[in-house]
Amino acid sequence: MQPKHLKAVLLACKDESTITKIHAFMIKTNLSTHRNSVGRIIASYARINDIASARKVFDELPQRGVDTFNVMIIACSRKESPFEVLGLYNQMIKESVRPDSSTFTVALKACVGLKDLKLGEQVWHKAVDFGYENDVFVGSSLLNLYAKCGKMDKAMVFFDKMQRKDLVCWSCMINGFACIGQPREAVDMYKRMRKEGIEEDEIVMVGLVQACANLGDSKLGLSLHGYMIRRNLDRDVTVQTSLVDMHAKNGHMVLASHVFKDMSRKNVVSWGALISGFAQNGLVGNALEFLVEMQSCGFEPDSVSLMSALLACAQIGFLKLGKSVHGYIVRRREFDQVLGTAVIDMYSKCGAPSCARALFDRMDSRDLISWNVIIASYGVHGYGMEALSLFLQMIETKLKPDSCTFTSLLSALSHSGLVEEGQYWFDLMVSEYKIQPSEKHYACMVDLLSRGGQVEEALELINSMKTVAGLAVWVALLSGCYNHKMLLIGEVVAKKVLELNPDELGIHALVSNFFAMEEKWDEVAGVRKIMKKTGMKKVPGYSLVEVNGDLHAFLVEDKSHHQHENLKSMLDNLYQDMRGTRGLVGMMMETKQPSSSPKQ
DNA sequence: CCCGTTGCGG
Repeated sequence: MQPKHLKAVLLACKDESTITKIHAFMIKTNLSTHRNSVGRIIASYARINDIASARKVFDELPQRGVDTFNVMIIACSRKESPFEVLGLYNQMIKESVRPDSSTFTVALKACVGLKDLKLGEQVWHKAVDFGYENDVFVGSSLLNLYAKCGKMDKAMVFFDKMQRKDLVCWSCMINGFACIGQPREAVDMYKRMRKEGIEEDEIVMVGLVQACANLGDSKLGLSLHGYMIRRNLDRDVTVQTSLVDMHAKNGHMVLASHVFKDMSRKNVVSWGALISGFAQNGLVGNALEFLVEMQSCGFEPDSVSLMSALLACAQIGFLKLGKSVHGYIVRRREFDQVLGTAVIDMYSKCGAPSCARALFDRMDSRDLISWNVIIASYGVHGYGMEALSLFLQMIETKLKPDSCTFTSLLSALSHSGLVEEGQYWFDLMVSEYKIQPSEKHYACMVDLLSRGGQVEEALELINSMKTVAGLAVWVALLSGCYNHKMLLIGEVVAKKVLELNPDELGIHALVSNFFAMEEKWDEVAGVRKIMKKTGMKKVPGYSLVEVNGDLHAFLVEDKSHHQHENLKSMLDNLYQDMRGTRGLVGMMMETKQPSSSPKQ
């Protein structure tokens, strides 16, 4: 057999035993001494994914040239074994085998996999030593390393120094900027590329679409999509998935669904993009509907779709479905740190804090996020002391509380009226944990103080702020002034709030209520006028009640429920009972009769 | 001289 025939024979091999037989034959006929013919054997093993056999042949060779090393290294790279790749690379250097462009390229890719910038730079310096400073493959791999390590400044410096740039280099830059949340720079990079007369491909477009999604400029997103259709750059699954995500992030779920329906091939990622889009836009029913639909199309939900499903359940408090998603996750053994925390959050938001706690206690390991979630859970359910106790347990472990932890803690303490504790931990957050208080922290503190009637102290805190107090802070103060009938300060604060042009109906309602308390009817009319003029979204008040896993929605003034009359009379009875109880408590507390004209 | 080696989605 001729060596050139060997290649064809080996390419046809589908199983390990045939390759082994050919290998034995080669040794018997002395063919194995032919230049890199053993490399072909190794490559064949690698092709059928039998890395162990490939490695065995490789290790048994008396001496190995660069080509043999490369075959082995590339096989390991495909198998995503960065440690093995770098081990082989080091072995090459030790055995004084001269690496080439492919070796350095693959070694750098391994460093990207390990997110090891330092090691990557060492590999790069070696590549320079061996004369590959101007190699596009090595260069683009270094760019990719910088991009994946978030070092776009370094990438930019190197990129500008590159003598030759291929499309991959541009793509690394555009994608890199998009990934680290600098969409403007990504778009600028793309414009520069086009100016230099370079044609884009689908992969470049993915980065650009991502950048567009993060810009939140829905007009730009639409024109980009249009351009892609004209240039026929929208026919790839990955591109289409990124388009689904972009339209979803811009709030265009109709468009996102349209792109999705138009896809000739779908996979779990594209389903995940659609479902997460629905969940994040609050279209909970659609999210859950497509989670089911995805399964009937033969795709098992993965962690992303399950996260979206949990988010959807949490948003509407659909405990029963949340539980079944939890069960599904456990059965599929998908339960990990991230999903576990999402399940805990779901139980908390569905009004089952004890389930959340039980799960938290049973977790194998707890990271900062899981602690933050459980502390917030106690906070929103009004258990300030328990939140504080958990916080203390948390700092007993090695974990350092972050800005979010303190937001949850301070808000928990505020809602339970634990003023002193709140002040203590706020001070410690700054002095001990070196966390700069954010607008949210100040808003919590102002709420804490003014809720307890210490409006002047709250005002003092605002004056001590290094940054300019924003809307959230002033609204918290106004709410305190309203509840404690602090007319003088409140009036100034109310005007301040209006100056900041809030776009929420609730805030205007608070301002209006405050002026009404002062009996300043002109001001009340003024606020009402603003509300009407700006056409603020009136989200109808509604509540969802779950009975045996069925959801019942009740809108304001909605009488469509089939048991409306029964429910109404039941509520009337309850209301009568409540008034009776309130009257009793009222009589024990004070001699005066409780107010007899309930609102609403 | 050729080949192999680099960039993509929720």
